[in-house]
Amino acid sequence: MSSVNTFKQPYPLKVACAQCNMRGFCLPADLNLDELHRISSVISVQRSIKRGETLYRNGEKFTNLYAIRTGFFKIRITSEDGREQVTGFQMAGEMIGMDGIMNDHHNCDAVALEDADVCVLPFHLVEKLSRDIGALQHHVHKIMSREIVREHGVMLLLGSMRAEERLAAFLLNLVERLHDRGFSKTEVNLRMTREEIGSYLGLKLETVSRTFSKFMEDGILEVHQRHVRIINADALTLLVNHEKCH
Amino acid sequence: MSSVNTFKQPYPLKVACAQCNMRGFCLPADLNLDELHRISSVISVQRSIKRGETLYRNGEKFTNLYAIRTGFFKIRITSEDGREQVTGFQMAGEMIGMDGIMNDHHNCDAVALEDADVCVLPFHLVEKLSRDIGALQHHVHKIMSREIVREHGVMLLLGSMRAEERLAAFLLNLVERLHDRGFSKTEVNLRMTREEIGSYLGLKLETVSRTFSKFMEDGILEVHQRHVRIINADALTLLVNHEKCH
DNA sequence: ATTCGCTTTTGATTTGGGTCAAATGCTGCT
DNA sequence: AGCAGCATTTGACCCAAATCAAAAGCGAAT
Repeated sequence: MSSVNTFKQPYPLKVACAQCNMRGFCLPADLNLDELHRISSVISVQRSIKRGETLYRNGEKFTNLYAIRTGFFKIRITSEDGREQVTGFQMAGEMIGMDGIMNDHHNCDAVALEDADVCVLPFHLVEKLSRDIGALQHHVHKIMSREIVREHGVMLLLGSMRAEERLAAFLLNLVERLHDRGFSKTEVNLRMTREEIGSYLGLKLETVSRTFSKFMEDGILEVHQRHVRIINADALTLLVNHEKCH
Repeated sequence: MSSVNTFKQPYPLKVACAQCNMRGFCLPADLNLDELHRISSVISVQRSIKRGETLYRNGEKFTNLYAIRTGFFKIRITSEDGREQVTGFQMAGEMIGMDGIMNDHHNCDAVALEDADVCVLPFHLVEKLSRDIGALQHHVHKIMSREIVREHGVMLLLGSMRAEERLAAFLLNLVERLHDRGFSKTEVNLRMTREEIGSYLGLKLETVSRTFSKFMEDGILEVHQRHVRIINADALTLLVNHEKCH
């Protein structure tokens, strides 16, 4: 729904990481109070993004990383000839924008799939502070490494899995991340369309829809529109882990 | 062919980055002599890897990044059920091992496709020195960002391109990187098998072979075994850039 | 030089997912 | 409430790439 902070947009809001319930996801665990305070002071503003709007776009100058406080984003790249590929779905507690460091410009779009609030981290300040606080430095490295590893996994999915396996892997990954944030392990309200899921998984929207239907027939899922209940998580896990029997 | 340094393996060899002809690829451009010297001192040893051997493996403790001095690697991940995916081919001047930062263990294999020499960069020293030398810090961030962006591109390839487009994109990317290193823009000696290319591109080896044959028929390539000559680079570019006409 | 491996090519056939099309269901707007 | 515009589902058909199979080429080892 709409953010209570929306009206504050023009007035940079000082945020206290110490009070933020997403802190465990954005920041290293082993910080003393002084360090926490200094890191907190780097986050000068929050930004609210309405559903459908972009946080940053391909070609824009890179200046900040963003920590998602609430909401849900898709990250997408577009090739010259208009091909579009969703490269990830990011939720509260996750960091986005690292793609821009490479050449000082973003080369993908971050689109809010629901109203969102993000913490704005000017990257030059992150670098400055990283030189003082070893734990922060290492944390930044870890976050980028995690993104590299995540993308390895997506490449495995796109390069070697069949449609059912891809959708199963997608759902399991999604509920796992939601569960880490205190949500149900068995129910999701998808924020994205079948087409966006398809783009992420390298499938057409009709195939995504058919595969959902197949999973319902098999008693693995209950699907009503974007609400998905996982009936048989083991079946999904088996699909992902056991290569097709020849 | 075989490295002249192989016999030196047991005797850590002090390397001088200042004299290294790959310096432009591994290190930031704007370093003074003192900084260059200090960075150079971090690289305590070189390692030689024979063709077919691994530099690091999934599950191994992470301690170092590696700068490839000579040779050619494939990076591959293997899922629990034995599915294998080549996530990249890396050549001289490129940095590998960043996947291990995330959880202190590597989660992919780096396999030499020809005899190789790498510079070993103990990561804790890289972090230590990064705190002193801003240019190095930013360089490390750039390298990781570049890897993230590269993988975005592979996801686009795997998620939305057809076989011919994938192979065309692969070849163009390969010769471009080789050209940056002073090699021909039109000739490549592939270091990898059709199966490895296929794994990287999400295709079966037969499809890779057939697509090479197709490109020969069309007068786009000359292919003899692993030697490829690009006759019509524009045709390859067109294939990649122009989405299939409906 | 010969043999054994592996790699590569090519052909025949199958199939999973794409494409095209139509109907139905939501949601937001006036 | 009713309408317009998406999103989703489902069906029929098609095609690009996978699969299965066999032959040929090449390289390393004896």
